[in-house]
Amino acid sequence: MDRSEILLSFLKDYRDHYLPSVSLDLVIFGFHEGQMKVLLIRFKGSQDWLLPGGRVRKDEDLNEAAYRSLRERTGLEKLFLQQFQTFGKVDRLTHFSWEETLTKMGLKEPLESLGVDIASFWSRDISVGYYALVEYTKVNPTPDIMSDECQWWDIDQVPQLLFDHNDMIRLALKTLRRQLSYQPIGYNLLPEEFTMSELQSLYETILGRKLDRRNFYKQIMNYDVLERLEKRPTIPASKAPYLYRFKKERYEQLLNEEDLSVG
Amino acid sequence: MDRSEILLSFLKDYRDHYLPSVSLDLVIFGFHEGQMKVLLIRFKGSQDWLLPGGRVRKDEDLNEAAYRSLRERTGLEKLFLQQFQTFGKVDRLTHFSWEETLTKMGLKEPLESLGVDIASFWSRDISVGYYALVEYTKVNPTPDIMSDECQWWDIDQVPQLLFDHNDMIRLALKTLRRQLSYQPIGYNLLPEEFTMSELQSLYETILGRKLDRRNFYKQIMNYDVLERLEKRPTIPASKAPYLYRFKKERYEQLLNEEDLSVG
DNA sequence: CCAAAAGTGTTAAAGCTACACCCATGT
DNA sequence: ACATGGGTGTAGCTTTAACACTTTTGG
Repeated sequence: MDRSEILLSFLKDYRDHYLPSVSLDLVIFGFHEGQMKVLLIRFKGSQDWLLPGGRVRKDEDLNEAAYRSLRERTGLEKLFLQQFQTFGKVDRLTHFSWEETLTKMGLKEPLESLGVDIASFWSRDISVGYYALVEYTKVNPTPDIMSDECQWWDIDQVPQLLFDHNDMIRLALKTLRRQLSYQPIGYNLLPEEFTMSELQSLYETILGRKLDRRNFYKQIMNYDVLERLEKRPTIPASKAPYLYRFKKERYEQLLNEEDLSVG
Repeated sequence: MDRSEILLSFLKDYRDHYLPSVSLDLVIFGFHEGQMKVLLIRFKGSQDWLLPGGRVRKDEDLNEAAYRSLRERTGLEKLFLQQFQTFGKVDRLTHFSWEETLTKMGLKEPLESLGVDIASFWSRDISVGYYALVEYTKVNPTPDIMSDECQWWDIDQVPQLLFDHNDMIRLALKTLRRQLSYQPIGYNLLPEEFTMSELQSLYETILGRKLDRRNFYKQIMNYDVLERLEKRPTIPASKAPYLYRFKKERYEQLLNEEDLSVG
């Protein structure tokens, strides 16, 4: 199969098996060395970056599509994933053209000659925004068919992105920070067992500010969501800290109390 | 034009001018005599109730579509309207059939004979949920083309609804209550000028619990969003209360601080 | 003069913030 | 011994909750 045939079958697959008019975008947050990162892709044959996204199969739940897309970009399963807003401005994809995109993807002949009338199944997209929290070191960033590169960016060095994607990141971060105040977070971001300062550092990174060690300890223990273990790993030049782990049932309970999302 | 022709043009209009796969549902809250109400419609030729909804024109912003749908059901403009969640389970419309629905709407011949292949432009819908707050007495409930009746229901007497619409109401109410704690609400729900107890009663209705009169007064005045007028209407058998009104600029400011929705 | 609603201030409890001292370990 | 990171408690402050008496008005 030459490149155009592959594209043709890709387009037909889209038309036949995916919902038209609906897409989704992922704001994937990671944490590394005290820095908050976000995963971006570089658009095929271009210097422009944007958020990874996906589409919804006709036989697939919306949330499931988001999990699948996340898996495809990161190689990870069962992550913290949360819908935060649906974007639907008419002009949100200004400058996007299928024709041009397909050319960059390797289309040689004009589109009509392939016998696919794109306008008939694509007008414009409503996009459902999700944000995810992932463990940076476990991620294997993988470009999709429409991108050349997939990599982490420091959250405060994200360039001007295509479309409305800078807005999406801003709103995702804001929603995440608010959510942090009434939900426990960390289950999929930390190893099974972790120290209090690892957890605190995660919170500090998300919130973008320092927290008082003692107050943090009291608050988090008040949630009754952590279990302290007897193990105390030795750490160079310091007292051996306790390890903690999440009480699974309590953690789930807190999540569910605050979220009757039906995706 | 006979009924079938009207339906045909309705369907063709949907196919040609509206986004496929995307719909929206409205949880319209009203307040009357200390009761919280929600506006429901009765499905064509059926005893089943559900939320009013709408679709998005190809040339229309998502939020604009929601405003338009709200206007069509209530006759009101410029209302408080807020997106709260997008619903996308594959089976969320169980038992819904276009064929059946169109028959109830007056279709006489089988669908194929109309020359419209519904399956080609409709598979299933993702639905964007919005909630609205409206002034009960100003609303003129108007059924849409797919419903026989449109009327208010007490929030705690809502029957089993079609689809996932009971979930939607629950989640809308929960989101609204949370929002109340960091945003002023009332601008489109109360007359231009109102008394403190009217405002308090609105809050109590939304929250579903009584508030302390003195504490409420202090908190609301701390927002610095109300302006006290000199007028004091006389009320039967009681001391004349002050009238208040919202400071428009401050009210808008508080709304915008907390909402960078890009809909 | 009595019932009904409205105006207002004080006190207690809870939650959050700030802050300091001691302990274990490796160099 | 000392530098580094970890464990823990207390005091002040701010925010929220509880609560009661007085005023006006119509009947």
